[in-house]
Amino acid sequence: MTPRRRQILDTAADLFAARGFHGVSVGDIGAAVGISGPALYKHFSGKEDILGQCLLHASERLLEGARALTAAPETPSADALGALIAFHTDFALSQPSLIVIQEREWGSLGEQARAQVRERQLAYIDVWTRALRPHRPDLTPAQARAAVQAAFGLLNSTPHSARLSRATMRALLTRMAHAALTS
Amino acid sequence: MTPRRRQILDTAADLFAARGFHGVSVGDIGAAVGISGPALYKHFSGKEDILGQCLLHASERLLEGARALTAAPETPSADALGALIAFHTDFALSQPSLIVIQEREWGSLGEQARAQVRERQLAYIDVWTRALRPHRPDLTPAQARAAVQAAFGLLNSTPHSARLSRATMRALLTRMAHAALTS
DNA sequence: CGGCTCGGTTAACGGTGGTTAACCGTTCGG
DNA sequence: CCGAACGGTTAACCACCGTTAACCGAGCCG
Repeated sequence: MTPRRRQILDTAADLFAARGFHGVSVGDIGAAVGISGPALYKHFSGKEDILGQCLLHASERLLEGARALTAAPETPSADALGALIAFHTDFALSQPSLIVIQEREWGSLGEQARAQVRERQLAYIDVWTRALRPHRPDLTPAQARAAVQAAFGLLNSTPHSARLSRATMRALLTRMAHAALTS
Repeated sequence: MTPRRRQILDTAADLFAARGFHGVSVGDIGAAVGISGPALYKHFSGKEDILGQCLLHASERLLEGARALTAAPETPSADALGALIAFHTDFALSQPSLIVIQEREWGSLGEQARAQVRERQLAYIDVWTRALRPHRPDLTPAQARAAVQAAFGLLNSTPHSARLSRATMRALLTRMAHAALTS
């Protein structure tokens, strides 16, 4: 991954998060990185490809991070859920644009890219539900999945407020998520 | 409000929620109601006006509902928060499209419409924070607002899952929101 | 009956967007 | 030294979108 590609993906993610995939033109993306429109085609096959790389990258980082956490020997399995909450909170606070586009723009993808992203998202949810099960044996699998998605909604609310310092926001969100999931 | 107008607003809200404001053409909206493209201009001044009416309608219903609840004599002020949670949950479960576009498409509006919507959204948040304060005197006003927005994220996650029956989802979300806010 | 309003239609216009083509300077390996 | 690969440029193409114009049939009021 050349630095130019990474720069394009980062700024494109910010633009997509701010104005939506269809609200951003390739000219906009090019201008934001200091080149102009068609030059992007030297790095990507098209606009949809740029979004696809953003989403594949984001979903892979989330899934890999969660798997690494739950497999780590220094994470006691009793606290896997707390580790996941902390991990996801940090991700959402440091990469709000990726969080936003991952939850609202995956429908703008072509069929095969969308399938790959969805697969990783479902696997990520699955890691969470497995970590939640010991705390909430009363929930059916479907209920556990819905609870996990509700927790994502809570943690992903960060781009909609963001008036607090990062440490304060982190403490508030982790506490609320923990309470919502384990009460 | 003629029935035709209401039909257009309802189907346009569904389309905007599914594909985004810029991802829907006026031809799409017209086709979805059985008329064709330019006929919409007999009912609205333009595409942006349609979105504006959707958002004004949604934000007004939320704010009016919340004010009616907290002012109602049959709602003990100690349980205003619970009443708001139940109200918002019902709204999100019955009008998911309005919830979605209200949280992600208000930036696509012109200046004056956006200002009106934002004003009502802020007033709605304010009703919530006032109801939250007695339960959480430890939170600063800014923290209370962030907590309320996190609760919105939790409750508004409904369009992203929706595999459960409405009653089950309702019970799950209200319990989680209550725990997240009052723990 | 006559004309106005209402709610449609199709045609056309201007602007914009994604994509391709053609071209060019720089760098770098043989 | 030469040529190929790289990463840019501008011009052009075509499709599509939002909007306006011109027209038209059905009801309805005077």
